[in-house]
Amino acid sequence: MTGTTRTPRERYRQQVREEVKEKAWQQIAGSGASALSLNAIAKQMGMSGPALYRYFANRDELITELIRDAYRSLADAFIAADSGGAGRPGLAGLARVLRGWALEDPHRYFLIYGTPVPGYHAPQDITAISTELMAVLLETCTAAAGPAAEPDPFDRHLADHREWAASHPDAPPSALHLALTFWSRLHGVLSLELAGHFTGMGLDPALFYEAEVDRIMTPDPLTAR
Amino acid sequence: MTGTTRTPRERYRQQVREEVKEKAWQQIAGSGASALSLNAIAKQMGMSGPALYRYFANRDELITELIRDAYRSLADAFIAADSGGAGRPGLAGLARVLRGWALEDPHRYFLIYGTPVPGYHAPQDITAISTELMAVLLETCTAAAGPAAEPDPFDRHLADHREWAASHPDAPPSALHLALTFWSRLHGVLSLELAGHFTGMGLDPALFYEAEVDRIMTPDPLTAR
DNA sequence: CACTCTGGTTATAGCCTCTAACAAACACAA
DNA sequence: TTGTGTTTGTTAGAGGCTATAACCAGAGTG
Repeated sequence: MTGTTRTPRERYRQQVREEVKEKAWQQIAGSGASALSLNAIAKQMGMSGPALYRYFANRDELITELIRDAYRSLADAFIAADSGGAGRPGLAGLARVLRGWALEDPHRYFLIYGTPVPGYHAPQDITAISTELMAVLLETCTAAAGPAAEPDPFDRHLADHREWAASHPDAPPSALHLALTFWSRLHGVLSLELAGHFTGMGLDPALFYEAEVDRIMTPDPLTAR
Repeated sequence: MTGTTRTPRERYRQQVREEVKEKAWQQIAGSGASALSLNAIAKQMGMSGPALYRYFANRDELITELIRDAYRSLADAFIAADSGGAGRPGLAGLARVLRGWALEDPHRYFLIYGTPVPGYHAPQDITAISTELMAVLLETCTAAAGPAAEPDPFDRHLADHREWAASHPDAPPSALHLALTFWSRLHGVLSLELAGHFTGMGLDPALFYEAEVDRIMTPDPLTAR
């Protein structure tokens, strides 16, 4: 509807770019992003080396594009869950979406949340997607966070440091805190799981993930320890 | 005392290996592990390319060595904290040690906990170090975990899946759960912080870290939400 | 002293990224 | 239809990397 390519040349160009990215994802799945080779992709597509530089200025541009697509895909998954027919998903729903998305393609997850490349700075339009993502999370968190109990010290810090939550100027600090907690705790479990740090330990990461989700939403009543 | 090199040849060999690793760390700090170049290191040391292959069979062996050293260093930090003169450090102490160690050299942290290299499997002696680490954590967690409250579902799972906690056969499931929680939650915050995902958000990662530490040790009483 | 083992050297193969120079094909207007 | 500029492909090549091979000098050792 929007970006429908005008000229057939543009059209073809887009097709090739897409095919390149497709092969790129395959390569990444096989040998990781650092081993991605424009040359190999070109050969795979039956064209010779430098041809690809007509489509991507350099390796970095391709990778940036992949990162953008990855972010976009995650954001879309969140948005779809949020505005899907079946009522609001709630934090548990978002958590499920997040894990599903991550397991679907771990390398894609690490492209976003893995080891940063020194010197790399995401272009502005990518960070925009990530704030889009955060907006959905904040929306859900303001709905989930009950009317303020007495704020803990970090809540008080957040009350004064909420630039990142500009999309929800009325969300209480406890909601911001909840969003950060959701993000960091689930990332903690997921990234350890996907990196294989649980393999051989004999525990079921899915259950651990669920346990964390439960405790994000309803912190233990004082019974425990 | 132990590994004191016998022959002066061995001695020299070790010196060179150490110098190589040193330059390697510098390179990693500058351009990340994936950009590490044996060639460049060799030149930096005034010798020509292939010479280094007398000391390391290949790039992978060097990196493995760096990973080993990284693990060793973290484990030693934990052990030192645990058996240091000033009484047991407790979970908060370990958390402080962990963060200090991570900030000291983020690339070293990511060498252990960052994006995994597809196909790479850590040799057995490295995983041994990581269980050493886990042992210190478990020790502290059994001391910290109060006598069992009623176990949550994941506790029950852990009761049957505790191979990884072989060092502490008598630790209650709640202690194992606590250890996992410590590990994954703090990794969550740290890895987001070190990867720069908090930059520009305007919040203080150190405070968030502290907040998480607090909630690991004393989950919110039912007041909150 | 001779002999071996070690640590260095150059040469080379085979990857890679990326630039330059050139050729064919296409789009389109006169 | 013919001419012209743009796009997309080609090969050649510079310069980087890993890694192997072949060779040579010096250190230890019988």
